[in-house]
Amino acid sequence: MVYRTTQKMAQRKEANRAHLLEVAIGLFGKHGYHATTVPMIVKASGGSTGSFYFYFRNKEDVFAAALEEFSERIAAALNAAIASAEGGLLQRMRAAVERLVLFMAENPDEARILIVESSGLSPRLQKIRRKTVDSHSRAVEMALSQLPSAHPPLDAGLVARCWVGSVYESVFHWLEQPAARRPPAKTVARAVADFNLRGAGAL
Amino acid sequence: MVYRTTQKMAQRKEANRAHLLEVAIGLFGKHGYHATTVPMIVKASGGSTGSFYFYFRNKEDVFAAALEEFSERIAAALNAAIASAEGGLLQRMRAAVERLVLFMAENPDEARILIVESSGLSPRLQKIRRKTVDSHSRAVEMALSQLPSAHPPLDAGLVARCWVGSVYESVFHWLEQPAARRPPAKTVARAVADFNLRGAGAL
Amino acid sequence: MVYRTTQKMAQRKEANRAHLLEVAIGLFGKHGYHATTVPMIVKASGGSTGSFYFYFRNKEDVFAAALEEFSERIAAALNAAIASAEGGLLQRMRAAVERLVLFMAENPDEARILIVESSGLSPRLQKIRRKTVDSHSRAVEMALSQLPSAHPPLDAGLVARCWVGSVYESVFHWLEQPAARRPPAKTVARAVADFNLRGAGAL
Amino acid sequence: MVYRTTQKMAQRKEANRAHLLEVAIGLFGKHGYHATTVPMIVKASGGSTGSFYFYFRNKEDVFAAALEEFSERIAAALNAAIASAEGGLLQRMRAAVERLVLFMAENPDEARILIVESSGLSPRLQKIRRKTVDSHSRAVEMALSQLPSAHPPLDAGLVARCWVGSVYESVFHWLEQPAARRPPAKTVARAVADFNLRGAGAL
DNA sequence: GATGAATGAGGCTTCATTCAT
DNA sequence: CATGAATGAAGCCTCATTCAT
Repeated sequence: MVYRTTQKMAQRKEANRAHLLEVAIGLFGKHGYHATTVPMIVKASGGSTGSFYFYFRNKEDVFAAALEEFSERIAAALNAAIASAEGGLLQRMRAAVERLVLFMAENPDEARILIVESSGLSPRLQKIRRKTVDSHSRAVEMALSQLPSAHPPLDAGLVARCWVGSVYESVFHWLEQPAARRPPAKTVARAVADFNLRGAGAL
Repeated sequence: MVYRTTQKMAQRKEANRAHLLEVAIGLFGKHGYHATTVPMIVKASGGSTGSFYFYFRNKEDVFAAALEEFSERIAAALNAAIASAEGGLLQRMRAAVERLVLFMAENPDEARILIVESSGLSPRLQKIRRKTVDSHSRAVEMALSQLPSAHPPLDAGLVARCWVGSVYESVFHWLEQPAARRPPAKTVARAVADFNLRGAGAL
Repeated sequence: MVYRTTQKMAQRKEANRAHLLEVAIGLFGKHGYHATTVPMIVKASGGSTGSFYFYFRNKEDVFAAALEEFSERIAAALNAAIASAEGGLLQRMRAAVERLVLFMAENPDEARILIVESSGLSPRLQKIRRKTVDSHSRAVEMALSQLPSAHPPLDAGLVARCWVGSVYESVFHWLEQPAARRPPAKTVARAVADFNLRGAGAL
Repeated sequence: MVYRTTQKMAQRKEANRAHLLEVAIGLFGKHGYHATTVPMIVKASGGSTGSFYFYFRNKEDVFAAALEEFSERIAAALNAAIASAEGGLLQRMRAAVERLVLFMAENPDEARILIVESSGLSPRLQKIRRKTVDSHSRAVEMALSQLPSAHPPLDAGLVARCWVGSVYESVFHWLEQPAARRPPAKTVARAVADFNLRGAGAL
């Protein structure tokens, strides 16, 4: 019998893959990369081992997919936030920081994956993480270069790094607290934005 | 004649433990917690499996020891730097940041262990990391509380978190670059200090 | 088309498990619990380590399975023997003892596991052993309670314990002798039954 | 310097060995052979590893010593009980059984070692255990041979085996119960003696 | 004689991945 | 395409025993 790839099949395949990915993200977010096993993902997804390896080359692959997908979604959210921000460069920068913080707060599993779990892994995974972080960093860098600063010229790269670091650590700390004791994400977002804009000499 | 543990033996024992720990730190720093195996440490140390487990309860234990030792050394360095800083609060704060950055730059393996590797680990390890990070954070918080800020009252806790995050990420990024292309640590230290002091409204 | 677990596969699986169990029983019977290692079982079974742990949670688990399975088989054999015994209570009691002895003689590995190897083990294993021994003991106790004894009232529980002990030790001793020098199991069975019935005041 | 073995030293050595042995018996009795480690014994004894291996060739050796020492003590107790028993053969037999049960009840650690822990061990240990059990068995056998039985001739060996088995299992069961719920050892001893004498046709 | 640090073989177990059905 | 049984490399750790001091 010959199988022809119908459109329906393709859709179904995509749906299965997406389901698997979603389940995996949840587990990776909750338990971390190493403590999450393929059998765990398989079981939680309701599928079979074979199925898993049909949709993903290996365990690293799902993690990479999760990371990349999150990376894209976050980039999109940032762009949207920046584009729709009213006002000048300053407002756009603020909008970017706040959106970044909020987006992570809204997607805690993915945020944990990016911030906490994706360090210290294989070179390939490191690269993906770096790509994401760098893109955040470069966005800041670019904005800074357009900013007529009153201060002595800053190393924009370093400032961008500080900026990203402060966002990540704030979110990390926020995530670490029990949900009940967390301050509103919005408050955090604003404070972090203040800190960074001031640090960059933009306020 | 009574046989007792000689002083020489005790010294030797301590030296062996220290050697093992040092080797382990190097490997953890280079490969990360999970990719570093007990056999690797044993082989690199020139000792035997049994010897390893004579000095440490298990793999987690060496990592914890590394983390704690570094934590103490860094605290000592910070205190010394702060104490010997000339000038007012501002100078002391700057001295603290710069020393932190420099100390990490001087101890790249330990820094990697603290910043990168100690995140998604067991509760016990998490606790040690948190203790260290919190102590950094609280030091900043305390200084901020003494600062007569011109700005609207800041959430000192959050600012401290941003502060620590920017230091860690900067160092992390600095460590990630090939040694040849790294800017002088001193430069980085100063820039990070500038960013943070300004962010905290101290400049 | 939907793929489901075929009946054939299920049968195969069961057969594999049974094979593994059988091999393990042989080794446990010959070398005892501690001297039997998982690698030994794996090698003797022709399978792989992973396969072993697919069928059993751990080493203790196979032993427990062996113990339980034997316990059930022996109970079934006893019940059958008692049910098919012609005559009164006395005949049924005698049938039970004799069947117990014979069944053990016919299954020397399992008997060794129950009598010799299952003693100083983990609480879980102890519990299984106790359950089995107690069931033998209680069967005797129950029979005794129906026996209009001419003797002063006996502590039925203790008598039952003696009864079981004499059966086990007899079988143990019988098993310890080289097969060539063993008396016919039937003879032993009858002698043990005589002893116990007399001891219990039933003869 | 030349060391001469003084009498005092010999005494001291003997005392050390005895202390070690006593400690070991307690641990073997409580945890069993395999769960008792040499480090445990060493620590509990307050001595050093080297010391342990000076007094005993290896772990098996202490266990063997414990078994043998108990074997001798039990034999002595039995002989004394038999010798001092008033009355005829019957009384002496009864005295023997009761003393055996009581002696075990008074030395629960040793009893556990003999009954529970010494099965399924190395050939050497098996041999020691067998020697002890056989001696009990032969004592019974001998007595039986002098007994003008009214019953058809019994296989004295087998009866002896039953006899021993019933004693061991009774004591084992008695030891297994929490001390609070145990019946008086004397009661058990009498009941077991009754059972065995009756079983052997002596009552 | 005493001490305790050192050894290393080997046990148990996990889990990413493959492949026959 | 789906399933889940099978694989085996490799990790962590224990513990009986030795030997330098």
